[in-house]
Amino acid sequence: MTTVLSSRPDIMAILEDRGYRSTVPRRAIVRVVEEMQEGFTAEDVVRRLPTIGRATVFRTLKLFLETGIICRLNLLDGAPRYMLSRVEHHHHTVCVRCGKVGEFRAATVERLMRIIGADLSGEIVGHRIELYVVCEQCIESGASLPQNLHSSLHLHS
Amino acid sequence: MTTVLSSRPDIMAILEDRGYRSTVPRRAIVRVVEEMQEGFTAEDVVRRLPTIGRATVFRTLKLFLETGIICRLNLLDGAPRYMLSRVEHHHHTVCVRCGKVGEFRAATVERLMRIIGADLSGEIVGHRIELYVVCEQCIESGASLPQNLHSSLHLHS
DNA sequence: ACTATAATGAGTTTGAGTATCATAAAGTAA
DNA sequence: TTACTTTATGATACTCAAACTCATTATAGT
Repeated sequence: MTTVLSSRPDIMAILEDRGYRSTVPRRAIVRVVEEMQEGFTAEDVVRRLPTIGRATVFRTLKLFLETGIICRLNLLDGAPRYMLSRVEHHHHTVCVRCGKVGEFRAATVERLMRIIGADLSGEIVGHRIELYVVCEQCIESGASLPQNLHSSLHLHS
Repeated sequence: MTTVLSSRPDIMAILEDRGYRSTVPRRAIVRVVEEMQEGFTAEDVVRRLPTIGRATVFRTLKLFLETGIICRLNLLDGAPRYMLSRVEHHHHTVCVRCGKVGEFRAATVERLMRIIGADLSGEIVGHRIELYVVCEQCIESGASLPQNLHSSLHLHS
């Protein structure tokens, strides 16, 4: 019941290395975040830990975010979702039908950044790329595209 | 006082073509949006038009968004910003120091999407790319990077 | 065990946006 | 112009995510 045989890094160890304390709420949140599906909300965590203060959950998620333990992405409408970070640098796909979150890696992205950076005044310090997709399952289930996929998303480009 | 010599498309005409009515509030919001700096908030518009109902401003911005007249981007912390769309497909840069929003175009981006799409199950229907930068002015003013630029942004990659 | 400090949680506040619904324009047609 | 149909508006209340405040509590280190 206490076995945790995971290839994942020990999140609490990372935090402690940075001088953060190992507390009961933080350990609980770590556990929940590890168990949670990709693309969970802060509210999901709050709901699963009713004894832990709302503020603490938000603070802790923010801490995880700053530490790179979790990452954040935005749904089409801007609604935030969280997921455990993989070690490797990656980006996310979001199915515009079912909301399922995936991830991808592309060396090309990094090259692209360098190319664009050369043309840009100022210095690139980071980037965020989100790909909106219709996932295989949704294609198979014959689902049509939702309305209001507005042009600012550069659809079908 | 009534001269509007702009190379911009006539926004109200676009809306009317789509069957939307030309109303006093909408015309006012069009004017404000055209005058506004890039990267304004909905609240900015509300403040500049105190006689126009809050709900109307939000409704109208949403309408503009769906029509592609304005586009939306997220600041580092996820806070939404709006800006007039250019006709051409482009993406945005956000200065992590001063918050200034810029834009860029890169043909490479489109090629990239095609490359990634080939490797991906499902179908790409849109994408969003935000580049976080320190703009030239901020570099010149010797400003240091803000803290909390967390790793989920893939900084310096 | 003691203590300095960091973390917590209850509650309040903000920011962004939505829902409701009665009232007020716009567009259309006579 | 008037009447009529429909769309749009605005006041208000509400929701949801997240931040802030601050008194209380837990933690790590001695």
